[in-house]
Amino acid sequence: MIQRLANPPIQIDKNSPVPLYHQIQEAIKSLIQQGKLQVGERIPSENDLAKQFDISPMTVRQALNGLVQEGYIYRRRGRGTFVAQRPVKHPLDRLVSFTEEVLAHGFEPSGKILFFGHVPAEPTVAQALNLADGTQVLRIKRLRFASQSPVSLHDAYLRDNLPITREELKATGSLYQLLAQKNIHITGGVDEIRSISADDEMSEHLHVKSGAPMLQLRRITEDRTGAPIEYVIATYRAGFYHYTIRLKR
Amino acid sequence: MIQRLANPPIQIDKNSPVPLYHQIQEAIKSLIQQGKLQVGERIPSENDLAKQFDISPMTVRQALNGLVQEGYIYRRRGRGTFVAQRPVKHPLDRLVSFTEEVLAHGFEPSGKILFFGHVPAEPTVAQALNLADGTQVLRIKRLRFASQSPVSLHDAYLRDNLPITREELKATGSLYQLLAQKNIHITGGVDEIRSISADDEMSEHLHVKSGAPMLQLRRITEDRTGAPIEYVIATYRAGFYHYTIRLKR
DNA sequence: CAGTGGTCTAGACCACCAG
DNA sequence: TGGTGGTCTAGACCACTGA
Repeated sequence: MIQRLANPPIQIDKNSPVPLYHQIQEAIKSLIQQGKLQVGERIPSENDLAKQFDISPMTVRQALNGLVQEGYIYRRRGRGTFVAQRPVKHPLDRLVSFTEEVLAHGFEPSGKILFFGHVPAEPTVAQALNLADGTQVLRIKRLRFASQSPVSLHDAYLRDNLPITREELKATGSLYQLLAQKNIHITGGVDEIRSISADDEMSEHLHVKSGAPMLQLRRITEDRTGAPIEYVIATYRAGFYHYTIRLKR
Repeated sequence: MIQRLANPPIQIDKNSPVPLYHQIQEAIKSLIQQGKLQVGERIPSENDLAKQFDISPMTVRQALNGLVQEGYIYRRRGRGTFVAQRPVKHPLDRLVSFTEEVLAHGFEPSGKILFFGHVPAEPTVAQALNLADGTQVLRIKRLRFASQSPVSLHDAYLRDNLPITREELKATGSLYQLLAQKNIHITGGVDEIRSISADDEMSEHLHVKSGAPMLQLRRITEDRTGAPIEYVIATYRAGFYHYTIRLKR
């Protein structure tokens, strides 16, 4: 007798343009999130799931491996597949923009453009973007607010070949969203996080005392080829913001 | 005519206990790291590789997908598989211990145990470790040095069922290494990074002025089931240390 | 021992892309 | 139009686990 998943059973659509493995992956994820599969509980074996859905075991494998990757389940040879225990908070293991972050915390994001224009790249910027010193880059300096309160200063440098205008940025608000509209997709990057003292500019714009502790994030974002798109230095008021990340190895 | 990978050709061993997909994955990774495959260069198709190594296309797939996951290559339907551009620095996308980190930067790690003993868990600690308030936990407070210079204060709380003695910790130096010896493997976790002002204790131990900016890392480490193992609050002198991470989505 | 996941086979059809 | 990767099939053998 095969062990079945969920009651009433999950329906999958073999004629859907959505891949079968993806349908199953999302269905199981949903059962876990709804608590219909408890932490530590065993889920049916590959073979049982393959029979239940009348698909190939390899397709089931693909779905389950995806869930392992996302941290929802873990597998032990000879024993079975089990629902992993996850902290409720912080499923934030992906690149997010300021806009997405602030919305996720329940605040209203807004911004003010302090500078928008082309400048020659200084050595640190040139190195980050993999360009020669002095190459023209687009610099966008913005003050960012969460529900009217100033929280961060963003200083972004972009490769010059990106067709972005000040007006478009004002209209959209989110730089990453704007890039996505132009079919430039951020798929990776490197973050460096430091603690620094507020300088006069930060002090003035962010309403903190000079010398106050600040969280500074320097990020290089990359497209799927690994080529750098943007180098941004974001400085946050301590206390308001902390950086959270879920790691796996 | 099939396109071949590398000259002289790579050898794989079908009788090795090392899985075929893993042999191929490591071989290609090695070619990239040695620069024998240039950034942006196309590598042979699945079918060609399958023929070259005389294995199934699905096995080649598994190897290539692993390399995509690690960010070494990217694939485009209809076009091919290409070597991704990766910044040389910071391949640090995994959980590392203080000891590993400091060694990686070329310093000599050492430590001094300031406290070692059982205490009742305060609410924040209990929540992090998923225990009831007041449960006994093992608290290990350490001052950490890089080449004699004090750089951080570590305050770790561990679930009480872990058989660790002060002497073992002194002998090993690295808590994660000690846990690994006892067959407890850290496979994931959540990091939170903040910027804070130094309090009197930090000021005294780390030789900084009271109120100076500090980088604070709060980490919950988990075993493969997702169960919390350790909650640690590590406070670093700003300037010495920054937190680096490579992200993918 | 029977059942599990890990690896592997030898193909298939399709959507997508460049020429 | 031919080649690519994305998805999928219908199995196989093995190492490992718990009973």
